[in-house]
Amino acid sequence: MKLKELSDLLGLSQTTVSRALNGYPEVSEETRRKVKLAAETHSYQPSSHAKRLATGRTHTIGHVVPLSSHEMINPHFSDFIAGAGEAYARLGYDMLISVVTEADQERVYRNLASGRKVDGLIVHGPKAIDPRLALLKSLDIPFVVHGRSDDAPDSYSWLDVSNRRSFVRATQFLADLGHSRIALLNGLEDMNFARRRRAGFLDGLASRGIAPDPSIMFSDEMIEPNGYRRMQQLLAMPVRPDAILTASVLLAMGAARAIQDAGLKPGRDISIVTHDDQFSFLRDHNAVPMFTATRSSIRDAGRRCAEMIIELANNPDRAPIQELWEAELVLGSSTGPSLRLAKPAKAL
Amino acid sequence: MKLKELSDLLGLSQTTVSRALNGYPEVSEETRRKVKLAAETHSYQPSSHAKRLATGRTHTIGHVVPLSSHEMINPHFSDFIAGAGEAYARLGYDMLISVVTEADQERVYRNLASGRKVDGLIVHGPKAIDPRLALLKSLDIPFVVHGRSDDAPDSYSWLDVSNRRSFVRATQFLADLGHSRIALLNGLEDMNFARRRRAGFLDGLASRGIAPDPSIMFSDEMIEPNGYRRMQQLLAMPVRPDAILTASVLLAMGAARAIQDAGLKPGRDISIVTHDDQFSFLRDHNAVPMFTATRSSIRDAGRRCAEMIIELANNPDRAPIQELWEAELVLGSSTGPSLRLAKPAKAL
DNA sequence: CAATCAAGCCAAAGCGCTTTGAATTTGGAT
DNA sequence: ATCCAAATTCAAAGCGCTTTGGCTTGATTG
Repeated sequence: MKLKELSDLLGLSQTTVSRALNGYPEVSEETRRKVKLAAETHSYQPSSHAKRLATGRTHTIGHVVPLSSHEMINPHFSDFIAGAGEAYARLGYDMLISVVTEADQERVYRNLASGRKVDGLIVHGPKAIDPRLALLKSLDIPFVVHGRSDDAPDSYSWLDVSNRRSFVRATQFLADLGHSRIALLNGLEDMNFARRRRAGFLDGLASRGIAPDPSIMFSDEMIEPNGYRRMQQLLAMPVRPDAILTASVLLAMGAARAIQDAGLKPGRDISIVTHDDQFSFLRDHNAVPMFTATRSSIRDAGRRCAEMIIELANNPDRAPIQELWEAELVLGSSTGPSLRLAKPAKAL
Repeated sequence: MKLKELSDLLGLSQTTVSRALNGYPEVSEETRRKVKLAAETHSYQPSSHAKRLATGRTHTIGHVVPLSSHEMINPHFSDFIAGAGEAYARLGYDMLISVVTEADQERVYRNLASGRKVDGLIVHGPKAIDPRLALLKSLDIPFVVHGRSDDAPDSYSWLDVSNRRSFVRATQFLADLGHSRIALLNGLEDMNFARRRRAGFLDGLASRGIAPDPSIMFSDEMIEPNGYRRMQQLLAMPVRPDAILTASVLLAMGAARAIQDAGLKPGRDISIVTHDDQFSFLRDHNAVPMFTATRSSIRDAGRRCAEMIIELANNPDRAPIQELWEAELVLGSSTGPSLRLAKPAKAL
């Protein structure tokens, strides 16, 4: 069923039918009602391509998802998508995803932009300084960055959590429990968020008068086995750390596994604080959280980024939108006072 | 830069330029060369919408991703996408993702099909008997099911792993280690794959003369906390199981955590075998695997499903493609002989 | 009562590409 | 030189929608 057929059926012009369906005012309510009814009963569905060609709008948002060096998709991504997808569904948008290797990125961005396949883009995983942003600005297509980059952050739209501040707080929290030898398992530090977390960690140490020790600061891809391996290394050191701050629950889980394998107990022998993106597949709504964590829902971030890009796509001349979210510091069972401080009390 | 401009520039007709670029034979090699060069230098990019409108082909594959009851996206999904996305990139296709609640599914499928937004669909998470398949058949759009459903599996294309057979093998493996009280942590049993696994589990028990005990068979969403909670329940039983078979590494990790929390050790006190979809965020290429597992890469499945749907989209009259993959049984450190059999030997 | 106006509708021109059917050129074969 | 088929090229007709500009009404106004 195409527009022409429907309009013939109704004895109206295509113009009128089109206007009736798209809510234009130059149509009598009477006619509009009839048209809508007919469209419904014959389940008329306008061809999206014809519509796109005629209007130039695609009602589609693109996500370019980089494969990491290990050829993996960041697992944070599926939750981000869940949130974004929900917003798209609600607002009548489609989501186009391109999985892309580092090398292909520029080509894909250009392609999406010049082919006008999407009304806007979400940029994932910004680097410390990210050349993609300049490219996108030059391509003249609306985009929203999940995270941000250090160069000219005022000049584009982004949504980020306050990585630095939350790692300051987490570090201070550990220090205030009496821990002084605090290890860091960070994400890859070419990523903007990881740099900020490292800076926060260092600030936190400094604020408590603790000298940083590079030999217990690591930067890896945030997957479970890396947490395990690094924790094993740490445990094998002559003076092992009494606390550890990790950038992902996956790293924390790996670390916890190593701690338990060594016959120790997280929260008693070694404290763990992690950043928690609230992976839905790890989340337990009932229990006391496994880990003390700086928490910020990546799913909510996805939802909000989607809303932002749609707002921008509809108002191209709008000023950039920037949102900085604060992470909560949530207490779990993975932290406790330093054994060094109060050995006798630990008898139970 | 549009086709008209390019053809004017070259002093050729749009027809010829279009044909030259699309590899039609009615163009001299000389001309083709010139045209391609000009297209390159002026970075001509045909409008995808115009192309789609003219050809009816979208070069886009749709994935309808259901949110589970807990409003979560199955984490298996991000790896599946990684694989599929790789194939799409290679073959010049786009991936359109709709995140959808149970209630919206039919509407979304109809919408995608009748709007001709996609050339084909991938169906995720088929139920035991899945009404979506009948719908899709009636909608006359190519689709590939990841997994399969029990009704008329010959009549459509699917890619599945041999869930039943792998769970038979896993169960027999545990039984042959001397375990006789084997628990099952299955996925939700309205899903087709979970039913098959349960059937395999029961067959495996029967083949070793073990009577099934429904009180140690569970069916939950496959997330870590569920593994933890169920294992705790099992450990609290008067006669606790000596082995456990889980349907996902996430469940296995939860179970392992509960076992360790109880001061026991997986592989020594309780054996764990799990199905392993090879989540990239848990995978460790170097180490001895954490879990003994029936293993099948969900990422490879994504890649292959993408290839299949493209093949089908290009040959609409082609017979359905069906592939049944066999899972490997891979030994890890989570299994060992039953303590009941050979207590003395366990001294080390 | 003619002039004016808004409301409601329509025909036709585009959006940028592919493809059909016809026209032109080329290159032997006669 | 002449003719015919093959090789190239082209003009124009879609693809299915939106949107511009104009045309009819019937009501309102001076």
